[in-house]
Amino acid sequence: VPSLQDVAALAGVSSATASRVLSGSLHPVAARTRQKVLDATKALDFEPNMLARGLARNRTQTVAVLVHDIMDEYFSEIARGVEDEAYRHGFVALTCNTDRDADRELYYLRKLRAMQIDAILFTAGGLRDRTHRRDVNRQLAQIEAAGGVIVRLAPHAGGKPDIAYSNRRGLALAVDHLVGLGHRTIGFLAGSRRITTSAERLASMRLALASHGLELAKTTIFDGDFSRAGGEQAAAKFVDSDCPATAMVSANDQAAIGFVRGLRARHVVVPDDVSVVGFDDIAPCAYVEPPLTTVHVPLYELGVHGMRLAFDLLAGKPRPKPHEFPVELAIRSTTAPPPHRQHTRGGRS
Amino acid sequence: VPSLQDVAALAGVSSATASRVLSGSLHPVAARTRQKVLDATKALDFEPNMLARGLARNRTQTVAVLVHDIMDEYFSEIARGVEDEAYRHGFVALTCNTDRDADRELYYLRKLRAMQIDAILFTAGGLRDRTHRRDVNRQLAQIEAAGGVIVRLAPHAGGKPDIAYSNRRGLALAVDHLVGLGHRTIGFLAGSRRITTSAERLASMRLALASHGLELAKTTIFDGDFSRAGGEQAAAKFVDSDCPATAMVSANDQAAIGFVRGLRARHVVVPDDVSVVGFDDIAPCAYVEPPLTTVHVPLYELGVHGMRLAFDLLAGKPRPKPHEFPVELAIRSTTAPPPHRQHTRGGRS
DNA sequence: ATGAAAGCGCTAACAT
DNA sequence: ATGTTAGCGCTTTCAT
Repeated sequence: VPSLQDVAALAGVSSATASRVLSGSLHPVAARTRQKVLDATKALDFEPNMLARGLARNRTQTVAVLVHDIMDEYFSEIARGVEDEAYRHGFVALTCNTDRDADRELYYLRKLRAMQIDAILFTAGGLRDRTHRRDVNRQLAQIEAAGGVIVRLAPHAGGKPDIAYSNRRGLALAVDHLVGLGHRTIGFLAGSRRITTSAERLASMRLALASHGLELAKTTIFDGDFSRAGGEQAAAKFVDSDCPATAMVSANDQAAIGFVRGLRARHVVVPDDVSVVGFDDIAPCAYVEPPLTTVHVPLYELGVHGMRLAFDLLAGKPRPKPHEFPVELAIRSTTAPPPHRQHTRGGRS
Repeated sequence: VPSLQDVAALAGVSSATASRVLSGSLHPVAARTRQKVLDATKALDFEPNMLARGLARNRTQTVAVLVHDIMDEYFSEIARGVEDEAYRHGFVALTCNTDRDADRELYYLRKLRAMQIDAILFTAGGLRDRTHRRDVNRQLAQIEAAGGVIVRLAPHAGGKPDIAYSNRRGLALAVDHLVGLGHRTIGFLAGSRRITTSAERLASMRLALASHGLELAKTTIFDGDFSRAGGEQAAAKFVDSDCPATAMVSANDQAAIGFVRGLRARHVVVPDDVSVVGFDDIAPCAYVEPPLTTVHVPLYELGVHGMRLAFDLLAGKPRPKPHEFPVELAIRSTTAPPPHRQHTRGGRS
């Protein structure tokens, strides 16, 4: 494996000169010399050793994106945005699945610190656990001390997001739509209690209902677990209960998709019997049947923007105040006016 | 940022000794000394610099998985398998989206070489382009020369896969099922011509039909492009054409899902009017309506197994002969007997 | 069992 | 404009 020394030798120059032409240094190099080095590089098919460079420069051109689970389309879309932007800058992105597991998250943070990663992007709301937060913050402090940059695409470990969207506004859109359709008792498919995003969306739901003089009755809250399976199970409970809700809004699309499926399995028809609205607008929403009405969040852009911010910070720019992306309602086919009161809800009995 | 020197100093030993206890060296160290080093490590919250370690050891504990697009559930499931296994071994995995783009693939290969990556896992069939293959192989040769290991989960750049499944058998299952149902003219939704997997599946389809004395008529082949959008467009063409097929098998699920959706949009009902079977069994198949009948491929296991193989190779074990996972048919709701001949296909006219 | 010292391959002062 | 050289932080002979 050729090294810079070999290139320099072949070009008949010192390794310093070779380094200058190959490392994008501003230091002047004569055109002829430069060419000789370039030729030697080509001839040897030389590729600089990034470990050595990183060690010398204290920069690795590597960033990490922390996700709960890359199989969740919410995260894969953000990750794709990050990666595309990283690619444009000659960086490389690694994806770490934390599985919402405190230990796994900490493991990665240590590992990334050891790797001298340039930036870490948090894509998901952190765990609501005091000691875990403390541990995370200790790691982050070390990473920042080493010149690393942290960007949050969601509230994490007590840190406010740098790039965000309004859950408040999103839920308001969802509820306004439903109320406009005539719904008066609207339920909620909550996410995991351990995640901050979950808590935020639940609170936002309450606010949205309140603005219409409505309340979120305890009996209309089901646990969707942010997952399809969770949503499906919730549907079973929903049908078996006597929940009076004529519409459900879900804390995220995955649960909503599972919920709709669970409902259909029990012959309650969406949206005629009950309306459902999701949150996030992940890609599958459009391909599910009926296509899911949901709050659109610009996931890909979130990733791109987050990566861009990290680059700015690495370039020494000051951290700008949080940027908030607008959300909008993607009205598809899972919402309709509520069934007439006198009728019992189809499929239930 | 504390270094090994600092730890050694605090422990009152030489950096060599400190290294020996922290790097998992076999070299003996007195229990008392060891403890002092450990204490110092804890006290300083020291984390070894992997760049320095990598430079000295020529190993980085980093692997890369090359995918077409992480947003495609086919790849995200494999990637998840890889990552889970990597995690168990204390490795870190980076995901590179090639977008089926030759330049982007080569860019990453160079980059990974520069990073002294330990292993590269190819998850997708390579491009069918002679010069690109040559370029890729040059990079791979260099990576292997540097001690890196290559694992193929699909045929790539002329290399046979190390871990695979049988497209031949998969398509045979699909066709057998359809023929068993009574279908006699079966069409194919082909993938992109530029990808080897695509070519393989098309050929396998022909073989499967031939085993029943059937042929794949030119007019029954549509271009699904391996994507949902492609499948949806194909549906439009299919409906507008006078394609006599009563069933379609798709080169992959994404296209099949799009195809079904496109069909429904034009009021042709699946499976009553036309049956559809996919390939891969990506997660969304079960959540789409109707749930897609498809050939199940153990994607997650493919990833886990691929990563495991890479570890074995890194440990110096010889490369075993290719492992083939079994595929099976996941019969869901997009297949049924063909409509009666005398009826015109619903929704067409 | 411990330490001294020579790298690993590159960059960045500091000469010239 | 080019070269010399001292690191970057760790591992690993080779001594002791």
